[in-house]
Amino acid sequence: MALQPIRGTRDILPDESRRHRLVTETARNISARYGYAEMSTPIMEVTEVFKRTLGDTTDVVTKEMYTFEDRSGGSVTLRPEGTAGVARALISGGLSQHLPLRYYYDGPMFRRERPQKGRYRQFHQIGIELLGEPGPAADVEVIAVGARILEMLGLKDKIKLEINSLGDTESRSSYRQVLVDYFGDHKGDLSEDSQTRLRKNPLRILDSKDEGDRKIVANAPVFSDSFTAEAKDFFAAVCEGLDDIDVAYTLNPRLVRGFDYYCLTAFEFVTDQLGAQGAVIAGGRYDGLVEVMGGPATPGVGFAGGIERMALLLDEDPVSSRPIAVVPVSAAQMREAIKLAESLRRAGLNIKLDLRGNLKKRLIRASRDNASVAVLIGEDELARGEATVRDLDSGDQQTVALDKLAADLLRFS
RNA sequence: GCGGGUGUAGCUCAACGGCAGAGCGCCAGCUUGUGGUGCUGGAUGUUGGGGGUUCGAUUCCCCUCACUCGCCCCA
Repeated sequence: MALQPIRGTRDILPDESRRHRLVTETARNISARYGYAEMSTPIMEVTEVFKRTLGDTTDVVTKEMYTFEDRSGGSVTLRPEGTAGVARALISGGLSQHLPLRYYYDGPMFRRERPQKGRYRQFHQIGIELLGEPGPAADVEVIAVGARILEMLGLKDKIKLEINSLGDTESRSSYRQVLVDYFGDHKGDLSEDSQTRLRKNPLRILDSKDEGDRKIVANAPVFSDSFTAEAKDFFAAVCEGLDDIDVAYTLNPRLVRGFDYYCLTAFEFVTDQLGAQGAVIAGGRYDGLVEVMGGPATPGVGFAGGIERMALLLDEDPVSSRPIAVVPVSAAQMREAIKLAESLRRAGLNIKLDLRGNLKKRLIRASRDNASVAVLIGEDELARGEATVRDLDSGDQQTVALDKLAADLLRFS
């Protein structure tokens, strides 16, 4: 059997690559407008980095990480997400001296899940992190960046924003207890999945798709009942801030986050067009994270977005720039063609030069490559110090002096 | 990890258990200094892999791999 890529990994060929690039460039540019500077952390980290931060009971940590022993004996893990690495970098680099910090990143992440549409074992995320800002304005800013990226990508109509508050640490643990008590009373009626959730992550039951569960959930106590006054005010301020800058959202009291480090604001930009994979960009506040990793207590907010998911939602292929084909009429002009191509490239033009083939084949390839113009040089042209410039869309052609060629070709780019 | 569906040419897909096909694409010619449209001709398959039933398997059965949909989880 022919060699295949590892399950859940894929080759990203040029067409798809362009889509990915459009996503990352848009995200990077929009983030930069808000002051987020690009950084990147290693793809591998010491396993502890993820184990400590994501939560020992989450599926990602218990079943989905690519963890292996390094030759020196230490346990190493391919990153399943980006935030933990940034937090680790903050600590390792002593960056907390310079708070607040705004970072943008993109790159591959790895989770050993069952592949599905928009879900791969090696997938790619963009993300931003705002560290050292405790106030609700920070949450608003981060959400705005996400909203604006999606807008710029033309995805506004396909995606809606849902937000919720998980309460501060204090509210969260009291709510958790209230919830465990409530669901404990209905344990017999819960689905099998939810019974294990009750043990591992009771908040998740709120998000269950099981119909029976939903009935029980409908009457379950909600987060806000357990909020401290501070948590309540904080969430109100976030909502108000979003209203002020016209970021539309809906409240979803059942919105929960997967990783333990989240608190207060949680948000998801969701779509119904990717089957079971609804979340396109998701994030929230994670005030306890840096401290859990052994650093100074540092508030943080951020999000991660799935590049494949955004690329899948893009309506049309991003246009790629059209090359100009340099075409020697016969093999005798090949050396001149190489020299010409080189000088045009140095003038900033996008030149396609086939390394072999006759005139006919070269022109076929030129139109296949979507070239806008073919620059033909044959014996006659060279004798006069000219080239024939053929517009491949209209078929019109004219001769142009070689020393004016670069300037003339600009009208096609 | 659990459940369902699908694997046939480069791509999209046909073929009652009986000679593996079509469209697109590709190659060549019509056209020896001119592509895209047109016409003519041509090449291409271990039917995902392995095993079984059968005189005979692309077709039926089992295993396996991959893809896909849902669950779980998540971006």
